[in-house]
Amino acid sequence: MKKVSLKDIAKLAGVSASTVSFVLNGKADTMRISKPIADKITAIAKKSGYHPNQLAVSLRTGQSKTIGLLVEDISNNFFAALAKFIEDEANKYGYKVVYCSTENNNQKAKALLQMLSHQQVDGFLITPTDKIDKDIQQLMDYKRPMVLMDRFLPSVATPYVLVNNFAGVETGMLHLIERGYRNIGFVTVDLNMIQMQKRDEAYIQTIHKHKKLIKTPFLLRLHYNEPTEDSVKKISAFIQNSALDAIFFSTNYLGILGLESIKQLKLKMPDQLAMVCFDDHDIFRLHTPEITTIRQPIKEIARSAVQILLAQMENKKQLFKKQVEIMPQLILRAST
Amino acid sequence: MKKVSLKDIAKLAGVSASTVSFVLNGKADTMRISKPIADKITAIAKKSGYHPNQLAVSLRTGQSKTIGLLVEDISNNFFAALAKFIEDEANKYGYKVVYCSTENNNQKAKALLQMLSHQQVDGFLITPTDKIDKDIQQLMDYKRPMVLMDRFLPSVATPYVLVNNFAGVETGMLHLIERGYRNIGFVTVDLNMIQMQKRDEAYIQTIHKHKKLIKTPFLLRLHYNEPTEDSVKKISAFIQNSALDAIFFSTNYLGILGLESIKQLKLKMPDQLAMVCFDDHDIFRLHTPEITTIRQPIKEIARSAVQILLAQMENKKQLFKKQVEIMPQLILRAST
DNA sequence: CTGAAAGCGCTTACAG
DNA sequence: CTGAAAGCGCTTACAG
Repeated sequence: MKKVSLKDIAKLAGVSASTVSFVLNGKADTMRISKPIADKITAIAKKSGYHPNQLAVSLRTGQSKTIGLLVEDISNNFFAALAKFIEDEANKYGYKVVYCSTENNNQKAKALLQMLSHQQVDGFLITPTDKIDKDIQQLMDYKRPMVLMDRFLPSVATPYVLVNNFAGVETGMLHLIERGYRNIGFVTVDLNMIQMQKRDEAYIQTIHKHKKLIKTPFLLRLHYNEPTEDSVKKISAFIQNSALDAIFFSTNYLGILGLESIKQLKLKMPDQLAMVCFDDHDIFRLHTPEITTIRQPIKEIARSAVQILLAQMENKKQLFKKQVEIMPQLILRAST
Repeated sequence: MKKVSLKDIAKLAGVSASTVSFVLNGKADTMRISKPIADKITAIAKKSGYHPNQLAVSLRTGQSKTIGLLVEDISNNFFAALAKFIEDEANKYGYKVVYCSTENNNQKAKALLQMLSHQQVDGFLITPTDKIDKDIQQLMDYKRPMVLMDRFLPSVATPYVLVNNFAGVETGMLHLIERGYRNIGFVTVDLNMIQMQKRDEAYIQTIHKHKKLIKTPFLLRLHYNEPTEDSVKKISAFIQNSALDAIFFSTNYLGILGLESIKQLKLKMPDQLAMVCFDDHDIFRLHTPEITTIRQPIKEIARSAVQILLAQMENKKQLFKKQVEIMPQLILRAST
């Protein structure tokens, strides 16, 4: 009564397991199963509430129809949205998605990669941590389908999909310069990852290109895991000591911390301080004043990553080394 | 080279598959495998990077060591935090967690329940939708380990863990009344779920108990899936038409919409309007002024739910009908 | 002290 | 037109 198996159906219908399998997998025609038998089997299966045990199917076919998704932090808006879009897209092709958060912790990321691998996922979608290159390289060696997202590892040639980080910061900076801001600070984080390096680089280079207008860069680099109050204090000090008239945050959670600092300093935006943040967020839209941001086209990133992964899974021999960069978008709001 | 199986190890070590299995599962002693053989097997397994295929283990043992988690919406802060705590707690006991969002859509919830079931999860943690009682009843009939969370179904006797919704709203209301507010509006949603009904009830009853001070309740019930701009407009009209001096939102996303309305109306909190919201959220902490909320003890809910589920899984015959209610907490901030 | 065998629930060549 | 058999990768009584 509890769990009905293929065998049970076979017994009830008075046929062999193979016949049941063929019928239930829509191969009745190719296998030339007679209509009456096929119908009988279908009816019995339906009535008894039979559903194949996916574990057994996966073991037998060697395909779990599951994609393993490793994001930095699923409770972060950006990654939550990314995961959602990926799931929708994967579902279209009959794939399930299992997702996990690395929290930028190498040990955790490695363990999760192992776990997904033991669970026999068919492919990986990964936002890598900085020291995970060995593991990624190994996946590549084993020809396991995989696409990196949001960032990539310069030391390993893999397919990836990410936003053009350089262009994003550049666009935001040019906007600030155009509006007449001259003391523009940049707050970033000491994550040794390519996407952050590109953002930092874009800031420095843009300042440099406009050295006639802008004397000097002001860069504050916070620690990834430091207590939030410490970061808030450092940002406050940074704003005051450098007499900033504008501030650029390199990622959404930094921007949210920045709002705390700005609030504590009782600075009026944009009059006393302008602000731009990389990555959009509900908080920025709801804030008074609303905050100008650089928005990543999350849906496009998701779609693109899934497509490349599926292409790999279908054609294992020739792993696509496809590397995609998508342009972000400046969302103009009241803070600049 | 790619995937090493138990058999491969057995061949390499020159022993049988059973011996390898015993050693690798720490049963070398009970099975009296000789030390040298055991060591040899361990060494070979390590060197060749062997890891058991979890699909096969699950199929054979009948346990997937996986818990299926069905939440309303993983991109909602509350559920994201809940999922995170549940995962941490489950991991302690060697369980993985697969999570999915119902988005309060019955069809989707049913399909996901099916999917999890076919995937052979060992137990279910569920935030039910309103018309899913049949499916839940079926799980109960089949004695599948299960705990409902956040809400329960009055028509099905199941174990559950949730916050005392009545007490939460009552506490918030008493706080508002104490502070001298007399025209207190309540914004809720037409989800036909018990947790919302309790919150509504608490509002009405508290008003009723204080009828000497408060003339009449003002209740606005929004549609769950209506466009956000419509909701925002309705809330604005509600505030103005009823000349409210305080407003209570029955859940976090309504509160966030409310912030939009209040912003558009340019009302100063708490002078022109006080606000309380059920469920805490970063946005409320970062808002100017900060918003008073009723916070659910999410970690406790998670811990408790996992504990009850594990108890069920270990003792299938006697399903615990445990029903737990936890008290929420009033977080006083500047909006009241 | 160790191995052969059965079986978890499926799918899929192969045979007739 | 349908069935018997092998096998996916494991675990676990059973036997010796």
